[in-house]
Amino acid sequence: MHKLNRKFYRKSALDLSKDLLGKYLVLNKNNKKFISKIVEVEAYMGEDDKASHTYKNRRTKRTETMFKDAGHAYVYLIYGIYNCLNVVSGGKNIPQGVLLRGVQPINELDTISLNRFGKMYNELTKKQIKNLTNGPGKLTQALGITRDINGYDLTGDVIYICEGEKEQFEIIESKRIGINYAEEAKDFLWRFYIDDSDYVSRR
DNA sequence: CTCATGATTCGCT
DNA sequence: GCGAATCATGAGA
Repeated sequence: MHKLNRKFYRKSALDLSKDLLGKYLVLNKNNKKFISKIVEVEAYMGEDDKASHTYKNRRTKRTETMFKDAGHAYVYLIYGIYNCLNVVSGGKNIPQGVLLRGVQPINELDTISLNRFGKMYNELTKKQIKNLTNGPGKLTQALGITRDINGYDLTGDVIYICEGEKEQFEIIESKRIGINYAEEAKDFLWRFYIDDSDYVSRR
């Protein structure tokens, strides 16, 4: 597994989002190594994107992470309940990011199942299996990702992303979800997912 | 300090 | 399809 370097992340969120599909997210936590494949993402383009936390370069305590160099983890709390994980892109003081919306879990399936439903993987219903990690709040709950890793460097050893297998897949472009407040930006086709994946949040 | 709200999910209809 | 859960955040007084 080859860890992606800083240069990989230093591009626009639109470019990075598509490049992240099929890559492997790795999280080291509680002496476990969680590996999952990224299958659904959304691009948030910062300064000019009305849906972005950093629209007009809005710089606050929360969004400070987005202004770091590309290749950091931006984790924030949404609706008072769920954590969302983003990959900071662009570059230093270019606050763009990619929201991870869906991953396919590869290992530690029992731990993930316990985190989501309080029981082992082989006890899950088909519906529960499908709902393990097919959403931004679901995947963070499954992997145990919270704001305590906000700002972590993705070129470090706690959380990082690796090159995927050489495989062919079709990328679907669609409207981003949950941003109806964003006026014309709500219709931009800035959500991308792997067509045949079982872990896409919505079709 | 107050207050409105959200890059969601879940359960119910 | 709809509404509730639940609280940090950001804006404004």
